[in-house]
Amino acid sequence: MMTEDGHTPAERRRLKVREMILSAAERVFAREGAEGLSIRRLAEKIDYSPAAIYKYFGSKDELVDELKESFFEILMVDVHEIFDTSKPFDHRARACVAKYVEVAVEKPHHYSAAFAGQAKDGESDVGDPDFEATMKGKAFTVLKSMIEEGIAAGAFRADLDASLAAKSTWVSMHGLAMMMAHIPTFPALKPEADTLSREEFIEFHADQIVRGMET
Amino acid sequence: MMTEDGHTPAERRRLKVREMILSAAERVFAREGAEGLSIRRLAEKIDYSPAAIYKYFGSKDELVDELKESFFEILMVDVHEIFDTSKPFDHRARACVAKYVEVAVEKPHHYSAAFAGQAKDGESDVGDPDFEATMKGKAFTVLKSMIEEGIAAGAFRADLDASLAAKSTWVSMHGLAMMMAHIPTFPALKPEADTLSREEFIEFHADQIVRGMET
DNA sequence: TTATTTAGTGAACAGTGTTTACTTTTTGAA
DNA sequence: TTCAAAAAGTAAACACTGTTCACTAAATAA
Repeated sequence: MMTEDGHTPAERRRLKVREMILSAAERVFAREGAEGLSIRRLAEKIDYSPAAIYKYFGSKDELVDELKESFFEILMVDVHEIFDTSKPFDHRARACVAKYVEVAVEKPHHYSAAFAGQAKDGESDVGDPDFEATMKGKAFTVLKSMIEEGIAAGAFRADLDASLAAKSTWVSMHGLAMMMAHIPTFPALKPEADTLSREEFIEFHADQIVRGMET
Repeated sequence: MMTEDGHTPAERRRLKVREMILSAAERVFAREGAEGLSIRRLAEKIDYSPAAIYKYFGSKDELVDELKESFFEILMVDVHEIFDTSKPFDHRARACVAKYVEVAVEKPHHYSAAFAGQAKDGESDVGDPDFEATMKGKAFTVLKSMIEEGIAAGAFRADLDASLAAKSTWVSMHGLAMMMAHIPTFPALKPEADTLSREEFIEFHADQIVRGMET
C-alpha cells in the first residue's frame, strides 16, 4: 500500500519509534555533542540493537543532521518572535542579536555543529539553488528585511547595501555565538578583571554592530 | 645525564624524529583535519609502528595541540607584521583584519580546531591565570593597543573601552574566519547573485567593524 | 491461512586511540 | 672493550567506533 505518512497504525508506530530515537539522541547530543553520541550507547539506552537504528536513519550523520535542523528551526522561530514586536526599531534589532546568541549558547554543540560544514568540497547548504527555502535562507531574509527597515527609517546609512550588511551582521553574531559556545568564560579573558557579564557583553557587541550601520 | 635540550646527539636525533612526525601530521591535518588524521595511517606514512608515536606524544590530542599552537603562532606573527607598518592608522587596522581572516581561511582546520575548546568544564586556555603569556593573550594585547592608538589619534570614540572593543572586534573577525573557513562559497549565499569576492567582503566587514568604533 | 513485507537482531568487518609486554638498539661508565 | 642500564621501537591485544549482512520473528495484505 502507498504510505501516506502516519495514517495507518503501522506508520504511526514507526514514527513513534523514530521520535523516540531522536529524543534520546537529542539528550545525549546536547550534553556531549556528535563525538559523544555513539550509536551503540544510544541503542543500549533505548533498548534496541545498534542495527535497528539503521532501519530508521541511513547513518549517524543523517540522524545528527535532523537534530541540527530542528535546533536551527527553533533558533529561527525564537528570533522571529522578537522581531515581530511592536517596540522601537533599534531596540528590536539589538534584542534579535541578543536572542540569537543566547539560544546558540544554550546549546553550544547544536549551534557549532549546524555551522560545521566540514569545509568539504561537496554540496554546501549555503550556495544551494533554493537557498531561500532553507532555514539559513529564511534567517538571512529576516535579517536583510530588518536592515532594509532600518535604512527606510533613516536609522542606517542610505548607501548601505542591505544584503551585504545582513551578511556582515550575521558573521558578527556568529562570531559571538561561537566564542561564547566554546569558551565557557568568554567575555572574561582574564579571571580577575572584566566585570562585564555575558548579557552585558552581548549588548555591547550588538551595539557595535548596529553603530557600524548607522548614519 | 641531564637532558639539556638537543645538545647530545641522541637528543638531536630524538628531536629530529619528533619534527618528522609533526610535519607528516601537519600535512594530513591541513587537508583532512583532526578526524582525518589517524595515528595508524600516520605511523604507516612515516614507516613507524603506531605505538612508536606514543614515545614522542602522550596522545593524539597532545600532538594535534602542537599543530594548533604553531599555527596560531604563525597567525600572530603574520598579523603583527602588518601592524608594524608605517602606513596610516585606519589602513593598518583594516589590513590586520584582512590578514587575520586570510591566514585562517588558508588553513580552515587549524583555525577552527584552535578555537574548538570543546565546551568542556576543564581548563580553558582563555581564563588562564597567565593569559598574557599565551598566544591568544598576545593577540588580544596587540589588538587592544591598536584600538588604544585609534582612540588617542581621535579616530575612535573617546569613551570607548579599548579592552571591550578589542574583544568585540576579535569576535567579529572570528565570525568571518569561521564562516569562510567552513562555508566554501561564503560571501556568495546564492549561487547566481553576489558579485563580491572574498577579499571585497573581508574589506566590507572590516569597514563595518571599524565604523562601529569611530566617533 | 498463506505469502510477503517489515521490524529487529547477532555477528562480523573495518576502522579508531591506546597500553602492555617484549625485543632490539644505543648509550655511558667500569 | 665489555656490560649493565636506558631508550627506541614493535606486535599484539583491549576497548571502543560506525556500518553491513544474513537471519529470525512479527505484523500485514490477499
